[in-house]
Amino acid sequence: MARPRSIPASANSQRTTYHHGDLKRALTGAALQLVQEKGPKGFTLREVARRAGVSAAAPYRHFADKAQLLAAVATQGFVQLHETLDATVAAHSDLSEQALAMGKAYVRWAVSHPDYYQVMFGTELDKTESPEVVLAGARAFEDLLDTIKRCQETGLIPAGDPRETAGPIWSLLHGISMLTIGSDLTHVGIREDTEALTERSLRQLLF
Amino acid sequence: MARPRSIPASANSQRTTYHHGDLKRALTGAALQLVQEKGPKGFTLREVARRAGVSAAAPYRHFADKAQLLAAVATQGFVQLHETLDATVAAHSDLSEQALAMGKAYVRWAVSHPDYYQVMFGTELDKTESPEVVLAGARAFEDLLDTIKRCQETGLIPAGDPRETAGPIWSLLHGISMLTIGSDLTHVGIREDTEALTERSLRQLLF
DNA sequence: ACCTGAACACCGTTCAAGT
DNA sequence: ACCTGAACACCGTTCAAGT
Repeated sequence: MARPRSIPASANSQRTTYHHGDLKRALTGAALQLVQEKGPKGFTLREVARRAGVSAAAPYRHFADKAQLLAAVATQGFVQLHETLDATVAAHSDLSEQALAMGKAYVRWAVSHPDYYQVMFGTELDKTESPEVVLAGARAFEDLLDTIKRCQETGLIPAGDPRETAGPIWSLLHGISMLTIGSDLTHVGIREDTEALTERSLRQLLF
Repeated sequence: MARPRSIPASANSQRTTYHHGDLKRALTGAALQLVQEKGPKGFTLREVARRAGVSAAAPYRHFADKAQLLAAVATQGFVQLHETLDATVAAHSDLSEQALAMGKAYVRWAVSHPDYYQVMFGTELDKTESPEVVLAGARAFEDLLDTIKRCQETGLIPAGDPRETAGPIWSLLHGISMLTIGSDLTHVGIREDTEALTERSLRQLLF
């Protein structure tokens, strides 16, 4: 007979061993999938456990509670957003173009990942209980800050604490994202293309 | 003996009659209170029923489901916001002051009623299922639109469809409100006073 | 016409017990 | 060390039955 601790089954296949092997990863994977399928409302811990092929109690070995699992989803979201913004910075050498492209990339990512975005900024998440989320969020925010700094260095926008420029900009981008995701803009008769609205607003705020 | 349908007890006192008399009003009242006490997360239909002194099934005579009761809360919120904005319009004859005051009043209301605001724009609410909420929201939005129109008439801001100006403005105000309620601005080191941030951003966007 | 009681199918969470 | 089974205290929702 082989050694008692056999190679763990993958997340998708039937498990033959009593121990899962990599349950934490399997759970966050299932959670990521579930949020995208059913949205933040339909997200339940038991369903996540079911999809990972374990009992309802098993997740508690790896996450303190449901909020902590949602925090993992939110963290992943911020990482993705960060990568998207990073790629946008790299793709534009012209600074005023870069600034506009960043804003548009932010909103585009939010609108194309509405469920992630709602978890990242929704009410289910208690950020005081999950500093990792705040950290991941700060990293995404720094992309914004960096672009603003570069714009200041070349004199494109006035010098000063970049946070003073970032406040209005981030608020604007977040507002456009949220109101678009919730269809609130169209509900009051604003049917302007999201991309166009973003660019127009950013120009007004920046230059 | 008096008539069989006796005078109904008030919402707060013990009910002596089998029929409540004004359960719908009592339920929305309890809902309003509960949201402010426990936030959108702690809001349950059974607790609302308990506070109104009826069985868990009773609300279903007056609301199709939990979302419809939340819609009533959101509608109330939009009515309150509308009244606040109205009062602000009335209080300022100078138009550029009025525009700035409106924005600040919007954010101030949102930040001082975080639970309402989160219900009004949160994920629990399905606006396609409750047109009353959309209508109440549109009425609040029209205050914004009216002020913009007046600013256009006096040449304070360029003429055109007022919605084109309202889009960026509303997005900004909503973003500031949401990021402030969620403490997201402070989490990334932006500690500027909310009022100041609002005024500064609005000036940049408008004038 | 309006409300209750009991029931159903779910939750999140805990904990002794299994491997 | 990690997972299960059963249990607890809740939910939202339905429906026959009461008044």
